Amino acid sequence: MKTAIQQLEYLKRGVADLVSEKELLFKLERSVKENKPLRVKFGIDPTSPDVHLGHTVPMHKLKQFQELGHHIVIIIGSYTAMVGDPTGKNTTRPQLSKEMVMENAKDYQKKIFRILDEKKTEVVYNGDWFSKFTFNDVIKLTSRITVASLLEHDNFDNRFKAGTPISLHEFLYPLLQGWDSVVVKADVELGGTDQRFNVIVGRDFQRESGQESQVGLFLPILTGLDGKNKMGKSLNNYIAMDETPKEMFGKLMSIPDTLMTSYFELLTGVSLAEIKALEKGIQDGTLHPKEVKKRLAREIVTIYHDKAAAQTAEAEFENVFKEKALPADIPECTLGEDAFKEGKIWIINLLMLSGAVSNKSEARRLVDQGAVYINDIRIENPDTDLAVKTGDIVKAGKRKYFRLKV
RNA sequence: GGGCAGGUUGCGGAGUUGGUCAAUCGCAGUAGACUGUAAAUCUACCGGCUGAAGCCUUCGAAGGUUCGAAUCCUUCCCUGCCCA
Repeated sequence: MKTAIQQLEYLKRGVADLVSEKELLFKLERSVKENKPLRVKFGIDPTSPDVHLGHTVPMHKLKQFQELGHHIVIIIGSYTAMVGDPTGKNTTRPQLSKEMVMENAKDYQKKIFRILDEKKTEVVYNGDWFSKFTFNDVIKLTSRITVASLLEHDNFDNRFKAGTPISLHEFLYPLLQGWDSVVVKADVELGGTDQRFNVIVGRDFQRESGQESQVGLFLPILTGLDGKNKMGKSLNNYIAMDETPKEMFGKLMSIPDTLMTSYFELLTGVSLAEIKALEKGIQDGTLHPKEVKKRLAREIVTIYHDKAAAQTAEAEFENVFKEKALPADIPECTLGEDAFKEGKIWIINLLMLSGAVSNKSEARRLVDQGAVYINDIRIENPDTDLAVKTGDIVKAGKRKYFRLKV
């Protein structure tokens, strides 16, 4: 077993903020001395069925806790999801139905356990206790926090100042999350840096309830593929956990260079020393950034698939983008008789039928802009009729390919 | 409950002396060039139909006034601010 100091060092990797380091060390020391694992809380809002790499950042951290022998408590926010976390939102979130939430939750769990050890993880639903809350309990809970402190919260403050609406129930969110900590007697709560306020409310609640306050361990918010915004579904700058190796690899190769270090640190198990070495290699020119990025893509694909899949994806990537060869798995597009007129098909219709575009205006645009190829021959004019045959390859834009079947 | 200000194409945000508005501009997005499917830059596109002359549906909702409305009137819905 590692000493408390060693554990602390290990756990500090990639951490953006720790409230407080001293308290964590204290808890770790006691844990070692009494041979009693820490209870590490992590809350998940099953608001959407898509789990992307941004969600996995805390999971990797939980795994590290798990490796050190600590006890993980995952709280599925079956109740809080219905409230909707206002954090980072400039508008009120839609409230989800219970059925939706439960369905998402199931899916979520499956994905979590691709990283965490299921046997060593406790999963609870906060609906279990909140559904039994009486209005009286609500009043008691809400009396523990002041309006001023809520309004200090950046997200509310910004919205308040900007004059955008804030519904009362949104104020409840931090209180619910905080109360969760009391219920599960958390020693540590993980979260993104945007969770700071909510976690601190938990600390206050615990103290007031006569418990020792949890330590807040905050991880950076993973930047999305665009290199600017938080990874998320709404901006479509994410990589989902269940994407194919090929998709994952490709998307990772398209991230801005500036993101590489943080992705290595937050999404892979590559040691800090090695990450530093890679960085240095890029700086002094001994390593090409592209090679380093490939390494990153391999590492990540390996986590969610396996080594062989990562290799295949890489080979495929090189093949398609370096050698300009065709991808291995091109979706097939079957054309019926009625698609043809006098043995020919209008290019615009072809693009529509293949599903490359959703309307004809878009199809015209693509052709006009020189993005459309049939068998490596660029189609310049949207007015083109083609006599195509089975096996012909249609390319629309950078990554849409179709193999025709007549 | 009262007073005031607003709701415009993904977002931000012009446009309200009625026609020249499918609607300025910025961001995002798509495509092309350049590259390492990086960044930066340049260019084009960016409601839909139309094998492009034209047409159709859009400016919170529903009505109305007009030859004609995002722009005027009425009612309703929604939001913020101020006052109670």
